[in-house]
Amino acid sequence: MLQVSYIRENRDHVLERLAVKNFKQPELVDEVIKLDEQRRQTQGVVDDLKAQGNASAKQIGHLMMTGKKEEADALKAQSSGWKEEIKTLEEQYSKIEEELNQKLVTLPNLPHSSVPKGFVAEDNEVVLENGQKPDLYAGALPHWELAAKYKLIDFELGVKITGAGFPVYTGKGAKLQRALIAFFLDEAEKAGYDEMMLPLVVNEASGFGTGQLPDKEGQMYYIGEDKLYLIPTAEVPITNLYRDVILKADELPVKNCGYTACFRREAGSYGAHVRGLNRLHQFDKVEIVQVVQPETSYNVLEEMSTHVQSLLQKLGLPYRVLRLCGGDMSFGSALTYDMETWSAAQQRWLEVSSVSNFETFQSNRLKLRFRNAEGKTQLAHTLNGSALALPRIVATLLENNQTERGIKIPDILVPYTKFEWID
RNA sequence: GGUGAGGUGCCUGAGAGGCCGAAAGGAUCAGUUUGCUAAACUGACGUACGGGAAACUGUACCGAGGGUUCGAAUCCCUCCCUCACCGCCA
Repeated sequence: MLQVSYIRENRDHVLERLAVKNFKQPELVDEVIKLDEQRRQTQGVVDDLKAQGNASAKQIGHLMMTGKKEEADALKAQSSGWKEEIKTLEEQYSKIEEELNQKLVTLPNLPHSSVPKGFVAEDNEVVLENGQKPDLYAGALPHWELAAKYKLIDFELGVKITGAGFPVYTGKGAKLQRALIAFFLDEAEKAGYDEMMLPLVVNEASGFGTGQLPDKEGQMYYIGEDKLYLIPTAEVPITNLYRDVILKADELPVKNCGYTACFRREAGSYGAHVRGLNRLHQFDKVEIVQVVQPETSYNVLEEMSTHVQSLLQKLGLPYRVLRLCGGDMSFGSALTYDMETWSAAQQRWLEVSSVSNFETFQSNRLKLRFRNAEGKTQLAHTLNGSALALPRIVATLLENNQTERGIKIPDILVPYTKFEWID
């Protein structure tokens, strides 16, 4: 959520940045400014009235104690008048505030100055490409066929017990999942992230804090009985650990990581590209999150991007890094890098990570602050990234490493899988 | 699921209609003392919004929302949450 004071003082800049994100309702900006003006004006009047009321109540108390009952009664008679007025004004105030918040919450974050203009995925900027795309042998298969051939994943069983998009991993497929999770967590720990194991369901306040609510309500599974949401990413529970927290400056940067299952309804997704592991309702992911001082956040973003890339390099996967264009970025992000691996059998890039700087967009909702050098509270910057999401890594790994003899496990993973080949 | 207790500042914990944004202690920070550490002493020490160039100042907040009252942390109502014990269960 953007800060009203910032919008008020930087109206033109806000409008210009929102345009980069192709925001459809720029008129909301002026509406917000107007409502904020009304809000402040009303508060002034209400505060003055209350100050009078408080003063006279205090005076009455004083008179009562000194035994001047008549004077007190006279004052009392006067006092009841402005109560109605205060009440009316307060109702007005909360109406204005509610309307203001409603509009404020629908404004996306402002994109960083380096964000390219654009509407769709094709407008994303390729920052770099790394690794060798493999040449597969003639009979090479897409991962879903490899999964069947080597009995790694049973999609049909998942459909039977749950539904489409909930695969069952079996045999070496299951072990590979566990190996990747352990590998990613170990790497994150080496990079200085403290590991956590987190609840997979969160309350409404958490969903709001990181920006999933109200923007993406329909994308989360909801347990109505208990008013809880299944997490779409570990970003939600991890970042919300710091909701309503004022950190000391020397506690920054906060670096946390966690493995969780992630649940996404993916309502409205369909088509050829959702086959196999390409798009699931439940998948596994290791997430990295940082809470940092504002001045450092873009360096930290690069650092996180480097970490994710190092994972891909260690796994020997060809990948590229995209700087997302305004139209393709998420609601709350100021700058996002997507990492995609090349899936050789499908002959296409698959998104395996997304690393974002939210600046103060989340922290403003979360009330996540730190005490700065002047001793004042200041909103921290939050960042997060997948490091990494498993399914498409598995897809790429299976496809790219297949040979006529079987699928070769990358050396770095062998200590985790305890086998070198899937055959 | 049943029963009981309780939600006050960073923590412990007092307050039971006005003198309470809230005692006291601890923690923290600054200073004094000190060969160093410790101790002792002194002081500072919530957040948000508004007004103001600033000093400063107004308002709100004692789980949340209503109500009673000139005045509510304190009384009343509703809700939420936490803890303990019992039952059930991994």
